[in-house]
Amino acid sequence: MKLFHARGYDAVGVAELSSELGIKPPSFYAAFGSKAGLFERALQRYAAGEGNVFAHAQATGGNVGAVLERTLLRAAHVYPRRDGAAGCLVLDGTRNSADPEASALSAAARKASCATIRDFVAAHAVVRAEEVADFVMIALLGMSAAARDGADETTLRTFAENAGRALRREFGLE
Amino acid sequence: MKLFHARGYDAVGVAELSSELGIKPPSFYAAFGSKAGLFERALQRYAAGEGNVFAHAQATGGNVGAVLERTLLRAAHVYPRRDGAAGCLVLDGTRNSADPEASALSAAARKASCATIRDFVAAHAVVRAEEVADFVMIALLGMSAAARDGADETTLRTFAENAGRALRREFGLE
DNA sequence: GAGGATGTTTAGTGAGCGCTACAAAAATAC
DNA sequence: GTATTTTTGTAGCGCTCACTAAACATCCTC
Repeated sequence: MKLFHARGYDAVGVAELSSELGIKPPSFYAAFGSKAGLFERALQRYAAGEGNVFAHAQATGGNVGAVLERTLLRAAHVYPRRDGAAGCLVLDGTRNSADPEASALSAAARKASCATIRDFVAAHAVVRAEEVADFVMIALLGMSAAARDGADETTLRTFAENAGRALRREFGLE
Repeated sequence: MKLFHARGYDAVGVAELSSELGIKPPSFYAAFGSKAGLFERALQRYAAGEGNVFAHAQATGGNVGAVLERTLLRAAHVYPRRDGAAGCLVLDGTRNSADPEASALSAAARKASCATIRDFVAAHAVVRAEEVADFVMIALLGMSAAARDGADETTLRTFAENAGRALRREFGLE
């Protein structure tokens, strides 16, 4: 997961993944079936942990605007480079990848994340839920890309604060 | 340029680039020196043309807020997939690339773009110019990534309108 | 200890990568 | 019209890719 997160799917080879796991390629394939098989499990582990910024923000409670703003602030805290891995594995792990299987897995995870946010917004009787969810998703995509380009936490937090304020004002969220 | 734009730097091979140009690899290297050499020229051509959304918006004139909002709207118009190429070549062309030379070229172009926007904002006596430029850059990064993930023009334009309004209101731009 | 199932290793598959030595061909110079 | 330079094509360099056949080691059962 760390290797995929740090360098993206295509830039990490099976030989390196195997040696990092302390095994040889045949054992790798016996355990995971394929490189994409391990990537799928890495995506699940990532989405179940610190990578899921929305779930983390939602757990703290509060109104829709507060949760969404905290989602962006949480991303600003998590996305900057740590241990060589910046941004979001789900959002940027397969960007420019030539592998259709890994790309499909990643796209499905992104779609699911966006749907989760949209449903949360819609469940709180907010009009234009789709628009709000898209705003958050595109903001997260931008923050993840910026982090991968080396943006620090301060830069991301400033953006998150501005975007969060904009969210509440533009869409009248309370 | 089209191939790099559509699939990213690493996913396009010299053999394919050569055959698309109607030449053989030795002629390719005689003309461009290396794969990164062609990429550098592709970046320049892209930045000098339709890819430079800020220059296009600036040319129409108006106050700072209007120019920046038009930059985002222009991106919403240009970024969706056309001829298989979506998003911005400068912003996403080398994402997850394993090639340090191409990554450095791309990073320099991004840095230059950000500096151009920051200087434009600062030249109009706007406080927090850096913050404004970062907001625009991260918004563009998000729109480029979203376009690469398949977002249509309507989705991007809606985001651009919201982000543009937010820009003017949050930073008091006129 | 023998036999069988399990799992790991060695060693390599064919394919593609960026890139290039070398020779054939085309263009230029005299 | 021959000689020289420049350009092009053929073929393949060493390397890495995801992936695997087959030999080897390990364990449990009897």
